[in-house]
Amino acid sequence: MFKSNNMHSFTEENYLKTIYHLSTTNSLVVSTNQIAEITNTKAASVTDMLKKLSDKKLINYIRYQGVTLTENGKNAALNIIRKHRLWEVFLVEKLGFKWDEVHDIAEELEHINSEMLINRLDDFLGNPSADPHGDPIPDRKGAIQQKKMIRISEMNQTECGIISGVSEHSSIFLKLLEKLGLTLGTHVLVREKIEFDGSVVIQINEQNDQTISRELAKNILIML
Amino acid sequence: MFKSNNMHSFTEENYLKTIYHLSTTNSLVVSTNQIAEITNTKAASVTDMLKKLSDKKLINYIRYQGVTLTENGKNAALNIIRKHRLWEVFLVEKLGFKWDEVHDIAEELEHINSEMLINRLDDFLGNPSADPHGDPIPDRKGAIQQKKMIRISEMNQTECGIISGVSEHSSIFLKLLEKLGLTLGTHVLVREKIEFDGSVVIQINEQNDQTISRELAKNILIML
DNA sequence: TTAAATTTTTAGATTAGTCTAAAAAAATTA
DNA sequence: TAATTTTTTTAGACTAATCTAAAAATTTAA
Repeated sequence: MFKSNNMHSFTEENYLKTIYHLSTTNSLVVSTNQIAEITNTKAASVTDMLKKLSDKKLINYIRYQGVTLTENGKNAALNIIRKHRLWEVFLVEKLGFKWDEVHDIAEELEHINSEMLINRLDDFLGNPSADPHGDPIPDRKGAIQQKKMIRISEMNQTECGIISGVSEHSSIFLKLLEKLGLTLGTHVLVREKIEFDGSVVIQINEQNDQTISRELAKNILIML
Repeated sequence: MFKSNNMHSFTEENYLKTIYHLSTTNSLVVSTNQIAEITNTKAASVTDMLKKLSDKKLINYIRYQGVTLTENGKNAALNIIRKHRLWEVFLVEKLGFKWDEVHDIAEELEHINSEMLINRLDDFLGNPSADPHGDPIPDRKGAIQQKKMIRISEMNQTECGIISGVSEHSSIFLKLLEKLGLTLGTHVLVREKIEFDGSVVIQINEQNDQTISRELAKNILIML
């Protein structure tokens, strides 16, 4: 009834996106089990899909070894990520959603297929360079400029910088940051690092001090 | 990998929408073949889906007789139509698309599932009452106010009114209307009806006269 | 009011994406 | 390096949505 023709299926797109994310955050070569965990499927299902993506020349797949994205696969993945992040900007900037509410909706919107749509949306939003969580938005050619950021947990005493990203996107985490006043753009100075449990005492916006757990400090990204 | 849970599938939604449209434009009871034609499938496939929709209590289905929508089915259909038309307004008003370019994209966007999203979009657009083709937009409760309009082909000589809708949505038709200056809001007065071929001489915006074919006149809707 | 034509349904098959259970390969450990 | 554990793949099956071919019901026409 409805055919996406030469495009990749919804499911194929999700696999490509997952492989991209895993290969940039973990090791370059991605394993079957890693994919199965993220996509909430079984390894056997992943193997089936890897064969299919390999046939389509979207991934380099060697049995028992793992996969990497081909140039085509990488472009496809970046395009989906571009769409996801632009829609997130739209939801927050134009429709007034909070930064912890947009992920699931963007997860659906990212599969809408129209280059014209996404480029016009990009212009409508003023060609933003990052989404509401600070993640960079690939441009229409797939170029992505990754800012160098470090986690609060990696900062030394007396160092300071601006909160510019997060490495965890769950609603529960983002809501907590909001409550603590640790949103993007906040100025942070490291007062003290507690050796015992890894928690960090930080000064927020050159005003009040606050102690945050290691778990929190690990997932907040700072631009120095 | 991705489950729409209690929602209806993409395909089920398209069937509901099709049945709604057929039952409002043609006879109240819709036949298997009518559905097959619109959805570009075979009658056998339609029968399978009708059984399924009937099991879900979305349609009243009697073998060999045809179908009508149940209350639930009608609400589901109206919700999809609401989404479709709101997205069309967004595409035209905010992203600068032409009225002949939006149908296919809205056809995808209408399946995005988030009540919050669509209600916020509605507000963002200023709660429009009609889409770019003049079709009324159901409100969040499914209420739809159908304006009484007549086709140019049904108007009498010397009658006049405002173009307020179209009954054909193909790009080729809409582009032609645009070229002829027959867009929504245009004032039309019937100068003469040519009996021989059904074409109509109309005056446009109280200025120039123009002859349009019966085919055209049949698909332009006027509010008197 | 039967015969013919049309419409609709059933039967059986196909494809994409998934699953479980078991086999095979690779990695770990003793 | 042989034994055990872990990871990955294969084999076989299931579901949703579709198809073709054939059967059944309904409508039309003679």
